[in-house]
Amino acid sequence: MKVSTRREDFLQTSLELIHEKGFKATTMRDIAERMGFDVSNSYNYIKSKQDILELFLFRTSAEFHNTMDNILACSYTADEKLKQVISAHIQVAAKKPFEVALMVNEWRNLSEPKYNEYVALRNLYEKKMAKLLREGVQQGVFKEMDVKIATALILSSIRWLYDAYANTKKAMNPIELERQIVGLVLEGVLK
Amino acid sequence: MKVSTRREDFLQTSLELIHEKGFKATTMRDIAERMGFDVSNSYNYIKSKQDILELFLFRTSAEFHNTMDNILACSYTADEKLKQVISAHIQVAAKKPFEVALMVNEWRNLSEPKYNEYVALRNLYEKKMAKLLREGVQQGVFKEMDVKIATALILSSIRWLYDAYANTKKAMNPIELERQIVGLVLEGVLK
DNA sequence: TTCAAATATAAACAATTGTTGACTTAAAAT
DNA sequence: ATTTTAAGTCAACAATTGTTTATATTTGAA
Repeated sequence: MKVSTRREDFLQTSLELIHEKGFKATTMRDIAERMGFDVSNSYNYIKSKQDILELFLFRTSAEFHNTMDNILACSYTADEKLKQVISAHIQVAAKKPFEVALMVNEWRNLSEPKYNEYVALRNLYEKKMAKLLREGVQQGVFKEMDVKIATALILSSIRWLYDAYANTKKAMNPIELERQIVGLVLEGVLK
Repeated sequence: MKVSTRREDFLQTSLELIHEKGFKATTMRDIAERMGFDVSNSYNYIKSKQDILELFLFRTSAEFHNTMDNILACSYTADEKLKQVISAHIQVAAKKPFEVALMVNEWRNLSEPKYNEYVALRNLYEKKMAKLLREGVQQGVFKEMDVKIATALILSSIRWLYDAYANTKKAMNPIELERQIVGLVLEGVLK
């Protein structure tokens, strides 16, 4: 094992710095300084600044898609599937908060060939969620609703989750977090 | 009437450009070019690039706070208040989608004295929402729940709304939008 | 020991960026 | 008619930025 831990360090440092200052505001010199070496050395680990962004964005996106695909392919009922998706989101957010923060905040900074690719992946994920909801409506387990709106709302409602773990002051209990969020999404706030 | 419409034009152009490219990626030269004049002339309308950001951010924030304060001071029940808040968010998002987009996406680009000010306003707004929810729980109209989590979830769930209006392809009906979102937040997706 | 790969430095580049100062011209108010 | 104000141009600045090239040092394997 151990495949150039130096590169991993460099990428992790990049990730944390980008989370702190934003991608555009983070300079290659910032990253190098925190690593303790000169800027030019950074280019032994990465081809360009854009590549840092691409690497994390597409890797984490693939992880979300994989999980979603597995859940969709199960024989669960739609409400069970939705719970699974929420659960998975919480787990990823808890384990890789900086990667998720990057996905939420920095994807707009991709430049043109990759930007379109990424937006397509994003739309695809939205479509998968919409399919899940439509399934539930047809099964009679979800109420009649505008699936497009519900999709946007539910995905948006779990986008903040990384924040509960990226800013380490608290370290929220994932089990309780899941219980609360599932309760709110499935049954709302009314008694 | 008519108070220097030229300045308004400049600010509106800035706003749209920032929405398209992001604040950091939008240069003063970009804005000037779209206005049809030289960069230097921009500084007859604004003191600095940061000032453009501050102006919109604090102005729109104040609008949200005002509305929230008025709703909180009413004699409505908590569930009615929550509906009012959601309704207000939709109206602002429909009328000023670019301003709202700025609030959602660009507040991190504020620099230090103003950044803290803005974060404080943000936290205050969250506290006001939490108060509304706690009220509802005490009145017995909302179920028992972790108010901190519910606050984050609800606010996050309506953050995407500007997107339904900023990208003009559709121009969604605000009445139906409100019906759907209120239904989902209050009662969830289950039948 | 030798040799190649990994790790690092130093210096410089070309481009971009926010901002300023000195002037000019057009429009409005006195 | 004169003067103030609004609107605009031109040239230049200092700083920052991503990236490259050439070169040196360290390290692990042969």
